[in-house]
This record gives sequence, C-alpha cells and structure tokens, in this order.
Amino acid sequence: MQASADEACKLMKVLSNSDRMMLLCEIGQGEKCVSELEDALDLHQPTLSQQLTVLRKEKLVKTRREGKQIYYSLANEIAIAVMSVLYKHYCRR
Amino acid sequence: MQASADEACKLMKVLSNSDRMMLLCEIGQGEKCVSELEDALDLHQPTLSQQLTVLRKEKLVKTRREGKQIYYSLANEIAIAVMSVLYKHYCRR
DNA sequence: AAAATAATATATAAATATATATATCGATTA
DNA sequence: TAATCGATATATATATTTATATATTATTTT
Repeated sequence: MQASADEACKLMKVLSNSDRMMLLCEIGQGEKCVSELEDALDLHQPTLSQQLTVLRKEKLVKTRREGKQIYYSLANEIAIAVMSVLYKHYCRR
Repeated sequence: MQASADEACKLMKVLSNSDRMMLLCEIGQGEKCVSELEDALDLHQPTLSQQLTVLRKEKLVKTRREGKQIYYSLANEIAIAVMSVLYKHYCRR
C-alpha cells in the first residue's frame, strides 16, 4: 500500500503546480513547441523550460525536435485520466 | 484558466503526500477514529493529527465527535473521483 | 566555413513552502 | 482530578519555486 501510495503521490506532485497544469492543458489540445507555450502562458523562458523538464522527467510528456523547435505532446494515460476528471469539475462550467 | 488551474492544483497538493493519501484510502473504507487510523498507518500521533488537520481545512474530510473519539469520513466528491482513478491504476493489480 | 542569431536547456543561489519531531495543551469521561 | 484521546506550537530539516546568468544545438548570413 505504501508503494502504491508513493507512486500515485508522485503523479499528484507533478500535477500540483498551476504552471505545469496549464502546460498540460495546452499540450493536451495538440502538440505545441516551446515558444507557442511561452506565448500562451506568459512565463519567463527559464521557468517554462524548468517546468517542462519536470514533465519530461516524470514521463508526462514526450518531445520531438524539428529544426530549432522542440515539440511537446502528452505521453501518460493516467495523467490524462486525472486531468479529465479535474477538467470536468473545475473548467466545464 | 489560471483560476481553474489554481483550484485544481489546490486539490492536487492535498493529495500529493502519501500519508494523506493512505489516510483517505482508510477513511474511504468507512468512518474511522483517530486511534484506528494511527494503528493502520504507523505514524507518530502529531504527524497524523497534522495531516488530518490539512484534510479538514481543505474540506476533504468531515468529523464527528463521539465521546472522546473523533470520527473521520470523506466529504469531497472530486477528491473521491480522483482517488478512484488512481486506485484503478496503481492498486487494482 | 566562421560568425551571428534563434530556440531551448541547464546551473546555481536565494526565497518560499512543506514535513517532522518534541513538547505541551485542551476536552471528555471515569 | 487523573487518564485518555486528539490538537496545537514551535523549531528544524527538507523540498520546491524563481530569478539571473550561461550553455547547447540548429540555422542563417557573410
């Protein structure tokens, strides 16, 4: 039980930051490159990059390079399922 | 969007601690008093009490006193819905 | 091909938040 | 009023966030 709780918690930790949350929402609407995310979210570039690094390390997103740009997309079913529950309750109104 | 993300995040923060997570699982199986939770989770009493305080303040649980004992039960539908998704993925295997 | 530029990432330090331990307090009942 | 159950205060330890500066990789321009 401790082990399962730790795993679940790890996901909750990644989701417990509103910048990361909004990044996931944006990326969820379709693959986005970093500068598009920067425009959408109004964050300083290093802050954005740091939060994207967290999402990458925890395997919530995957990346693909195309020239100078790096494109991000969602990569984790469980996270998507949780986000969907949250969306229904906090956004769909 | 910022506002919705903040609200959702607040819930994620409460869930991003494995002690609180396990407390919610225990309480989810039926109302429990503090000493029962203490036996189930093997935490120092103040730690337990502090985490229960967080759950109370964020309205994830409600309490009822019966004599000296205080009984805890779940009180938040959204949290229950998220826990249920997590349970399916991390525990039901 | 070297230099300049654009897009993104990393290092590090300071600021802030969270968790934990020890001690103490308050309420209820016997 | 003593014993039990649970909450709170406070100090310390630890983790997270944020800002500033710098590095990396790819593309243009010369």
